[in-house]
Amino acid sequence: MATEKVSSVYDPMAYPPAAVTVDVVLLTIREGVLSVLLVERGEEPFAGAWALPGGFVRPDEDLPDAALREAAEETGLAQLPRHLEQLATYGSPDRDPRMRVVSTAYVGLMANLEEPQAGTDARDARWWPVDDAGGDDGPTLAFDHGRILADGVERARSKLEYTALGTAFVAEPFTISDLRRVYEAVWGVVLEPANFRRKVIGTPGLVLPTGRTFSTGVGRPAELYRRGTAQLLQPAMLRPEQGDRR
Amino acid sequence: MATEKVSSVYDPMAYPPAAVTVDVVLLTIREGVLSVLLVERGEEPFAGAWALPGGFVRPDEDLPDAALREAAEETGLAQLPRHLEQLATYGSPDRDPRMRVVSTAYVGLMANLEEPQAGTDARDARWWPVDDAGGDDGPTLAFDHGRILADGVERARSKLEYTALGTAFVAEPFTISDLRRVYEAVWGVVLEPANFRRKVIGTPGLVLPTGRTFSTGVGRPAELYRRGTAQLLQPAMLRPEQGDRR
DNA sequence: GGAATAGTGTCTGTGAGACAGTATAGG
DNA sequence: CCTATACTGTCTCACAGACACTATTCC
Repeated sequence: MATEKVSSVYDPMAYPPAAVTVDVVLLTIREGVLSVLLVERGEEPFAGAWALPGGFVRPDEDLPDAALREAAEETGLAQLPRHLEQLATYGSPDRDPRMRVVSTAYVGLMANLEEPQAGTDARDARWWPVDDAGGDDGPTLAFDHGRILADGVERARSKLEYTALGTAFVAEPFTISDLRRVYEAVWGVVLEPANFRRKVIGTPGLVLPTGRTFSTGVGRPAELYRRGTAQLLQPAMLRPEQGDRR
Repeated sequence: MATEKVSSVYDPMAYPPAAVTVDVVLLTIREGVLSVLLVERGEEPFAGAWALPGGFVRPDEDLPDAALREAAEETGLAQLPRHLEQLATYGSPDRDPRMRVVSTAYVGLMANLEEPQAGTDARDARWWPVDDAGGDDGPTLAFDHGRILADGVERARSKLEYTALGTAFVAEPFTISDLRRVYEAVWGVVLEPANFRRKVIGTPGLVLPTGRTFSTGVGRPAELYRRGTAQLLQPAMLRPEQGDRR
């Protein structure tokens, strides 16, 4: 770590302290669209803009715990993200106009099970399609949250390639087509159902058959699966070259 | 970022400030062995143990700048790392016994061009084989630097698979065999020279021929190359399954 | 020539993509 | 029957790995 720096070891306050915060890029898929949870800011700076849920890390709190706590507090979600991982830390001196704020961002993935509610401080909270965020018809993002969101989405996209995290976006039980639509939504592409199925079924431990089937009312009923224990896809399932980034 | 949290917005000092530091996992290859730059601690805690170079982030300093500055100051290296990227942030409340320290780690890659010197505060600095660090015949690592080092090495290993970063470890001009020995050192495996060469030459823009050759005195002289402009390997060059992690 | 290292040719197996064909449901 | 969705069969191409072979140097 740190802390060498000569005499400063015994006088850390000689360095103006920075605020340490966490922000969470919480992703889900709603109606086939990759969406992110944002909260509306009620105060300056960026009053009226939308922001990633986040806040100060408490004195004896670990960073992932802070991320989970802030996401829950500010959004009213009862469900925990199925997956949470550290994304990156953003610490430009001027990223918050008020003071030096160093923020560690996390990416959370969850199935779309519930609607967010305004958090403890009563601001609005809702899901936004990630492709709208920062656009003309979508929310304006506060601070450098546009950059953080873009990094988080790219992390999710790349993680789907070589891990089993696609299953974090679906509720059990699910069909292979459900899972395929996850990949299509996150990557913004259309996949061959036949090849996708072969890949998923052929990866040991990725999905477990339940023996049950489910019919949407039209077409042949699909077999239902649960998440398996596999963590990695080997070999990876690479996204087609040009995912239609907005 | 952050900063919501009600009244705390206007009273950030209500949260005991954390020290924000950077640490650098600076990697190179010395005599065919992947090695990391460590500095010896002269003070408690962990006096006599070895640590990653690092230190406090200055008030108006960006995080990558702080990482570069600390690496240079503490090691006396004149050469900048050829590549520097953020690794992760470590913020367990008890990772430093003295106070809350949140440290953002960077990974730097460089060709082995010079020896480190003791830094501005006169402690020792040297390269250590990464497989020795934390072992019986190697240095004891301070704080959670063993974990950070392991994460940094894994980052380097995986980045070699799908980026052109292997070339960051060699000085120009270099031979294909030089580059192959980089991969063998980082991954801890032996690669087929024929297949490696085909992969490297067949990746557009990875290496540029110089037209010159170089002889070690025995065997056919090898053609010399410079780094190209390619950033990604596509398709990736996957490491053989069992890199001999120590 | 022999040894050593650099570089080429070529075969084989795996797996992704394309797409035709079959299965099972509701109109 | 038709349509729609789920699932299977199969062909082809790209490419990684294995390994035999050729090239060029020093002794």
